[in-house]
Amino acid sequence: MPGSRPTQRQIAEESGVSRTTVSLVLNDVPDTRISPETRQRIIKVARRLNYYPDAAARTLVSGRTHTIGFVLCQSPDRIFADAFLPEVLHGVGDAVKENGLRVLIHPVEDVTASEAYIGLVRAKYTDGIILSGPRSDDQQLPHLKAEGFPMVLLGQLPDSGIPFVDVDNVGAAKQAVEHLIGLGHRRVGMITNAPLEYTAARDRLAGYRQALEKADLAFDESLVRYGDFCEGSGRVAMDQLLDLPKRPTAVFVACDLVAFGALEAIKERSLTVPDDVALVGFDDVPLAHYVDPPLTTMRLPAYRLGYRAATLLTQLIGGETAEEQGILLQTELVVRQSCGARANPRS
Amino acid sequence: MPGSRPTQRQIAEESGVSRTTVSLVLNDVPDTRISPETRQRIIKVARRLNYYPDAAARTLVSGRTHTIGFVLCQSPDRIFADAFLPEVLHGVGDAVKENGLRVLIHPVEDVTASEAYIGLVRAKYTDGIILSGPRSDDQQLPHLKAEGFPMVLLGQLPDSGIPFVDVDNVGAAKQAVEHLIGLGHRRVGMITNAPLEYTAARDRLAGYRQALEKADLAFDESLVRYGDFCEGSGRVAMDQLLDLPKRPTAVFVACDLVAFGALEAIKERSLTVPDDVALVGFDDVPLAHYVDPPLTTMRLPAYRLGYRAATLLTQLIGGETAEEQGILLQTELVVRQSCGARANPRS
DNA sequence: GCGCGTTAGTAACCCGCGTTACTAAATCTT
DNA sequence: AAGATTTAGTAACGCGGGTTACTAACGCGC
Repeated sequence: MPGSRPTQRQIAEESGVSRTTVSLVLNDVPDTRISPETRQRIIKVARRLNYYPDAAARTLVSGRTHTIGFVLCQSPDRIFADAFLPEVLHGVGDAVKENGLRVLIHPVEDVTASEAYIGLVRAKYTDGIILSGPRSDDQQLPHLKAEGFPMVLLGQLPDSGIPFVDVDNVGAAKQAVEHLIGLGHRRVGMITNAPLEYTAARDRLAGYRQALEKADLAFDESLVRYGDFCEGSGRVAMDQLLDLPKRPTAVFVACDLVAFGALEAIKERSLTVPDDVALVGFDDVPLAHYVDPPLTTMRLPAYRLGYRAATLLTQLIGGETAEEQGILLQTELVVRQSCGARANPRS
Repeated sequence: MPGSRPTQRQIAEESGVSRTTVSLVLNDVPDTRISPETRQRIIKVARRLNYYPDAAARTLVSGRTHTIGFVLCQSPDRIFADAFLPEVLHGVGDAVKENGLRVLIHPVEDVTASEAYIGLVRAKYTDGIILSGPRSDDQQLPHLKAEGFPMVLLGQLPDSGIPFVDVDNVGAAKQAVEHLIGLGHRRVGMITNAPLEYTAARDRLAGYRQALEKADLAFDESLVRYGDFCEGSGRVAMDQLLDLPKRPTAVFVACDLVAFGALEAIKERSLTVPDDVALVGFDDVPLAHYVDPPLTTMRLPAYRLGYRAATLLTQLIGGETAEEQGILLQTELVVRQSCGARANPRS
């Protein structure tokens, strides 16, 4: 009754059976002949003592930790990543809860450090990990993959061969631009979310081109500028676009934060959105709804990203080999006022 | 060399000593006579095999998990809580990293559920927990406290006797209101962040009254309205204040989100901020910087909250009894434009 | 040559639990 | 009534590693 936690041994003593029997009963081991009375007696005692099996002991013998690691790589767009972290985490949390797992969260400031997160798996703290914001200069990743350690990337690493969950950047960008084209725009510019070293940036640019192509609009390189995650870059980029002899009537900005900068650049010239320049962003950060005018944008399915990553990882841990190489999640176009379409009344 | 992790036994065999010796050497046990040569030999082998001690085995024998739980209670102001979660988490992460610990994150949808998070401690998954957003109807909390399980609250639970880390709400509110009074306002209203059942709401109101008192201004009940975390409530509350025969010239809104609603209510009447009504918010959510005009607000030390909570918990786990009942952290007034003071140029 | 202290290392137990192989008693067959 | 089968349960091992008590070998003084 005092502070020390009860063990199977104590239950065994109090109910007058062997510890083995206790284990068999409490784990409901099939094909085991234990009389119903004994069974009930043991269960009663266990309940009375408030018994919980010791996680460490279980892990030791079973080899499974029932824990997954969530490795949080510091990305350059940290403000952005942070905005979605809670949602993603909720998704992960719900998914693992369904499977009786736990989540060990592990922020990593420098992925290239040799001890960044490998201890999590080497010391067998976790059965598998979700790597959020993977980077190609991560030295440990190839080793882990080679060892067959269960991993899922949140984001992509081209040609890594590691299962991933990500947003369908190409499709999303295409949809965004199609929306603008559908509103009648023929001169549609783009500001990327980041330099083209980033896969996501390349993909969104590709989506932009696909949309143009589909509408038989020529791709004009001068209409494309490059952001780098932050507001300031959007301001600069938009200024350049507005300085063009024939400025675009609409711009797809592949990142909300960058779009905010672009928005201010437009306002500073006393031009209006969407009449002079229509805008569509990307991410749907909470702010997007509040700026003036409210930003039309592609919503990132943050919760689903977390949820799917966790369920996929659970499958991998369970030994199922992923048939699909990765999962691309659909985004949702949130129509507000910056694009010039009649705003969705309930948004 | 294959997939299976090396154990002390393997190291022992490869270096021709007993497993005990390996353990002694690798743990640097003092007062142990092992020749330097043997010592080096063992270390070499361990390194070559890429040995990591098994976390579960260690936990089993030592009784310590080297893991703390971060229990995330779903609060009604979830949007708000979420906005700070990443920062808090980074603080926690940095603190535990310094102590070689890990963080198990555990979102809980219903704190009143009997199995909400007690398994985390009962099954000895963790050495201690940080409880974020504790609630007084939490049934498990008293039991855990009675058992002396190491816990730290992020937020307060009056009279619970559980160590906590929180914002100095009284002082912060006082400072905010003093700022407005300092700008010459004599009719200063307040909109609370939440109903007064919430400690934080009561404390901020108390700070408001203290500031008035100190400036010899009478407390006028009609100038106080009640928000409930969300924008809409701020809009309603501000509307009421503006309908007053003698409306306030400045309002302290004890929650940024609520302040946004208040801001819109003001704008809708074609009044301007700060000229007609000066505004100071509370929290400094990322948005505060972007609204028009940018909101002057009290910045919550999110990172520090997490950091201090984790270090305090570490101390408790280490057996130190906290001399202080709790820690109240200072906030910082971020002066932007909504208050009418000359804006801090670098903000 | 014998006792004594030191050096270098080891055998054995324990942590709490899962699992397999085995046993003692009861019941069923023929 | 003797063997075969079932029933109800147990002893014993192992997971990987921390820890304590003990031993074998060596050097030393007398």
